[in-house]
Amino acid sequence: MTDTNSVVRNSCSIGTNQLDCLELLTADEYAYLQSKMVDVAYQKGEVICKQGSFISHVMVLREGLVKTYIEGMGDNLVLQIFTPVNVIGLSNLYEGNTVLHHSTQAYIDSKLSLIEIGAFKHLLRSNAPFAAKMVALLAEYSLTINGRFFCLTQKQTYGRLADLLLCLSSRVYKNYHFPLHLSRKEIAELAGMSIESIARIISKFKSDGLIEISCDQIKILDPEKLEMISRNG
Amino acid sequence: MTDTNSVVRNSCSIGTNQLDCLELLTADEYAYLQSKMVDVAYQKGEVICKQGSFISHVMVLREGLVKTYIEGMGDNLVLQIFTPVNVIGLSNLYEGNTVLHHSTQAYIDSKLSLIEIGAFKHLLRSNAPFAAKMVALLAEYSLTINGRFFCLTQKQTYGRLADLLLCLSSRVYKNYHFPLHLSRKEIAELAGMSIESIARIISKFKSDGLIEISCDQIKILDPEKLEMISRNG
DNA sequence: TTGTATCTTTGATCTAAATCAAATTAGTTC
DNA sequence: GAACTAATTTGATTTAGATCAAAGATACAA
Repeated sequence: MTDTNSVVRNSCSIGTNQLDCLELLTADEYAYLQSKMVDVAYQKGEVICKQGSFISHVMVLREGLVKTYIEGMGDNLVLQIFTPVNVIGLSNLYEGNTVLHHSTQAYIDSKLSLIEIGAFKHLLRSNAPFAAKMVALLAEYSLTINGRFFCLTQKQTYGRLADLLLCLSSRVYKNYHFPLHLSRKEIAELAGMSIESIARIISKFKSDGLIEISCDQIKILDPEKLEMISRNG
Repeated sequence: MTDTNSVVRNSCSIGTNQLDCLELLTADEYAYLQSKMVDVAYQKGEVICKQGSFISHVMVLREGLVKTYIEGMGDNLVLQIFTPVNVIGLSNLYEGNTVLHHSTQAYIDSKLSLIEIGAFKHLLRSNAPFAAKMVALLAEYSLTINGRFFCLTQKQTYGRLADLLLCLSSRVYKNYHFPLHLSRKEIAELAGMSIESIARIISKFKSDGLIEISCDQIKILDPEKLEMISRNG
């Protein structure tokens, strides 16, 4: 129950699933997959694929940190953050769709394996356990996005930022002390508010002794208090 | 491209997919499914299943109109509206999950087929085309929810309501003239704003000649103008 | 009918957070 | 190093939309 709530309320939208789907492939299928897959390295800030372009592959994040986001006229809406090892692009695989509905960008230097879309769909249609695993993955992603949806629409600024910090700590870096790879602009985009609001709230959190920031490192000092702030909106 | 944008910007989050997945089952599988499926009728307003309870089935909406929503402390967040024929509950099928992460409720009298969860998972793991179809369905649902996410977080009230009206018209009732099954409260919940704001904006739309309301029927008079309002926020 | 309760509309006020503006700080380039 | 640009912080102002409050509608039971 506690778990339900924390997941539901979480803003961070990170797939936690460790990808073990390749074990579900036969030797032949695995060889086939290998022949249809290439590894590519992207630099911090690089756009990996662009909303509106044709779908050419499904991706596996091997190293790094990336986001998927919808590009609006003004602001972008971050859908999900991905940490290794996760599959990116499953949500484009609906029938009749040929174009990407969101962009993908690297927060930090990242390595991805690109799987040719036809090959991926072929495996999906021929290997039921593999396909079932993809259903499970997609379901998990849905849950995390729904949690983020809830957070951004129902909580106010302090709660959203508290939530984001906790999420980065627990789900991305798995440590109360972690490097701040994200700029204020990126944090603002993630938390769905203005850069100025981020600066203000961070200042408040610092002066209240909830967090500490020094040389691009952030330290969560009082997770319980932050958790409370996140819960109460 | 136009399609991309309209989908991306749409608030309504309705799966448009006509369910033809049963054709993907063998005769044996179909018989098996039948033995594990029951039909149940729900009345307007009835809660079909409740967030936090154990997952016991996947559902197929046969007739009616239902919503899935996350229950918060105060407000609810509507995730999706479903029209017949669509599968409901796929997003709970991730590994290790045993409880529902959202509730389901009937907007109007509705009929659903409940498929025992174990049976559904069994089919998923044994029939690859069927599982691939479920991946496609989940992907489509993701897309619609992302569109709604975008709409509720990036547009302001006039745009959100314009969007919702267009969506009800084009995707639910498939007519510019349709019955208003939803109360102001339900519209407010869907559009993510207060009941008073809904009343005010509806009045404005009426006086501007964009819509007409009489005896629980609503008529879209100027879809182009509404479309413009939806686009511009 | 009348009374009661619920839903909807309209107006007045309030507030969270955006925007605007200016000052500081950090990072780069020459 | 200085000079310049970009990022961040802090304060002042504005605003979209919520909340509060009250008046009409609508529905329904006795």
